[in-house]
Amino acid sequence: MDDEAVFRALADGSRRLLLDRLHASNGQNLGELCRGMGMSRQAVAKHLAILEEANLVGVRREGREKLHFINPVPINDIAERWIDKFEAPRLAALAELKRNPEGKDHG
Amino acid sequence: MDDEAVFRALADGSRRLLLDRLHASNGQNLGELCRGMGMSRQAVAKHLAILEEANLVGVRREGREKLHFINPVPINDIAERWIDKFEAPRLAALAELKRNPEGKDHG
DNA sequence: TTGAAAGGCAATCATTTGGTTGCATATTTA
DNA sequence: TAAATATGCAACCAAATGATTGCCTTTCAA
Repeated sequence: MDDEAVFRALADGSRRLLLDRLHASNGQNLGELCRGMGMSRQAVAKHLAILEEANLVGVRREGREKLHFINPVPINDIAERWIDKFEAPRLAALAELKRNPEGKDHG
Repeated sequence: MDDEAVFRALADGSRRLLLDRLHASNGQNLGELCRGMGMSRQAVAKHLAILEEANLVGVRREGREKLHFINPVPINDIAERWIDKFEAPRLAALAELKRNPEGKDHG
């Protein structure tokens, strides 16, 4: 619903990297997500909090660990409500091409 | 190519509104785009400059006017290289549903 | 050739942002 | 229980951001 939060969350490269890493391996805890980020644990925690607030990441407390899970819904929503608005025809054509490269069910 | 610039450009609501307005009516000059934005001409010009730098807007000088045109390519690129990465299966399913609600061409 | 219209440039300013450090809390585990 | 692990909270700071104001240039029309 809140485009603003999602767009702002996606505006930062570190946060997009965090989403990438969660996409590669979902359910990581804060410590794991910190590795290789080149910044303090608190900085990473802040980025994750912003992703959480935008509902791009969900969390589950597991003992002393906080596990992070990617949530693709907001990105999808933006794709549908925002990107399709500008390029629906082209996207549809592309999707169809991928789905059915030979066009067998046309005509 | 430069995701960073595009994401940052899209992060601001005023800039998204400008894109909306260009989508509704392409080729507007600065003065037209200023109307109803509730900020100074220079502020709007800065926003447009950021959109330009992200290649989301192209311009053409026409006499003393500067005409602005929306460019959907970068948004599309992001959709393909970024959003599909997270939700290719669901998007494909959705597209297919829309295209062929009854599933008539399935085995 | 003036004057008005459209836009550009640059300095300035408050707020937000991305990051840090230090300390506190909670949960395992030895 | 004590130490180590995993995270949370809060103050602080430099830099980026969004916006303003004042003045300058270019172009069109009377």
